[in-house]
Amino acid sequence: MLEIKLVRENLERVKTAMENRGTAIDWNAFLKHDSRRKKVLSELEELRRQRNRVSDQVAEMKRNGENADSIIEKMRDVSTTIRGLEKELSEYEAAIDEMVMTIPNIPHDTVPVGKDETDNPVVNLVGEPPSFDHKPLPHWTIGEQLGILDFARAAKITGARFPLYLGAGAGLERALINFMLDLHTQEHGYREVLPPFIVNRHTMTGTGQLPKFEEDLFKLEGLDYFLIPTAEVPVTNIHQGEVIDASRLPIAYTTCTPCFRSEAGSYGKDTRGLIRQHQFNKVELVKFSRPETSYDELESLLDNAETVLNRLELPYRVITLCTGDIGFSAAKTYDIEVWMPSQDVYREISSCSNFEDFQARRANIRFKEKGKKGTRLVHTLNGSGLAVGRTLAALLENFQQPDGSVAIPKALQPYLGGLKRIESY
RNA sequence: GGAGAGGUGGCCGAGCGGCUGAAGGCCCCGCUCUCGAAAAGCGGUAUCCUGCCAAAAGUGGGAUCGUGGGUUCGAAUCCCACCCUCUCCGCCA
Repeated sequence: MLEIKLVRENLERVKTAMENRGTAIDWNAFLKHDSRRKKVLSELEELRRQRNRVSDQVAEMKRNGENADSIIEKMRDVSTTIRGLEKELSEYEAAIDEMVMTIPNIPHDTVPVGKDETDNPVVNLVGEPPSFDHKPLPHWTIGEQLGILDFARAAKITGARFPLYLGAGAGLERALINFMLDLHTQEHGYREVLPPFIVNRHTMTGTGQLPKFEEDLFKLEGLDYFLIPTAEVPVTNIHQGEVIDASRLPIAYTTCTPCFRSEAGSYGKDTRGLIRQHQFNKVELVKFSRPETSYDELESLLDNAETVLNRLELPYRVITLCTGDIGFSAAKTYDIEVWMPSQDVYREISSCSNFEDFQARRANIRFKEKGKKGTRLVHTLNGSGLAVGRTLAALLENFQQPDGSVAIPKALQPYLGGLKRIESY
């Protein structure tokens, strides 16, 4: 959520930002509601002032044992008028609120202007795509041949876009999770958490998934609860409504949770394999930072995520999302894309964003400095460190061997009991 | 699921329908004392909206005591609904 004052006072800047994003906003309606709200508010406040004065008078008279009936009678009408204006005001406020809640964040100055993903500049290219004598197989074929992935049975159990890992596949997923969490907690200074996987509407609104993107979520029937689409939601909301002591900042959390996405509107895309699933595991990095240092924190968060790929010896590149491709709540986002040999492309495996105070305003997360007056909103950041299913897919594809087995990178071997390659079951 | 207790500022906690934006304490800030610190004393210290002002400062007004309704000239205080926390009982991995 943007600050309404900022919108009002920097309308041209906000307009430009929204144009760069390709987001259409009905500014006229916004301004109309805003000016009406102001008018009603000042009328209302004048009447309330009157009422407060008279109430004091009544109190005074009653204390002196005088009769106040005539004034009370007069105030009855004023009270009715106040009630009417209050109703009108709350209607304007609701309308404005609804609009403000659907306005996305303003991209940071360093975010390149562009219309879609084709305009995202590559900022870093790491590692060499492996060369193969044969045409590299897609990970789903490798996984099925090795007997470690079984999409047909998963479909039988639930439906399309669900995974079933077996044997060394399940072990590999678990090894990746442990490897990533150990790396972030032991070397990068994150504190491990394990949050609820189901959250309420208020929490979903705090991080920006609601009200605009309800169709992307799985909702529990009969309850106002949702399955989390990312750990960002419950972990950022850990400090919802809190005032954090400035000396504790920055706060860094890591977690691994399943993520549930309806993938509405993605019919026909990535229909095979682990790339686009309704349920997948993701290790997440979340930070709460002072505004002054949040962009440094973004760089280090990105570096922490990249370290996972470096240790796993996977080739990847980093791109900056342009204004037309950046997410609703983010002010700046880097995507890390891993090399997928079977498709001959880089695929997103991590998204690292600074939300500045956009989420903090919605979720009311502030900090206070000793000796200073008032509270300020924190900046929130998060990034995948990494999407586990996609990492597993990338491993299978990049480390596939001519004999059909898959080699295990050194960093991961201790997590698999020393296993050096996965062979057919 | 049943019974009870409770949600008040950065934190703890008091609060009779009107003199309570809210006692008292802690934290923090300033001053006094001190070579300095501690202790002690004095003073200050919530947030948001809005008018005046170019702006800051200042000053005027309004709102805010879990959330939303209601009663009333007037609600932290009374009534209703919901949310959350705690205790006991039941069930249960």
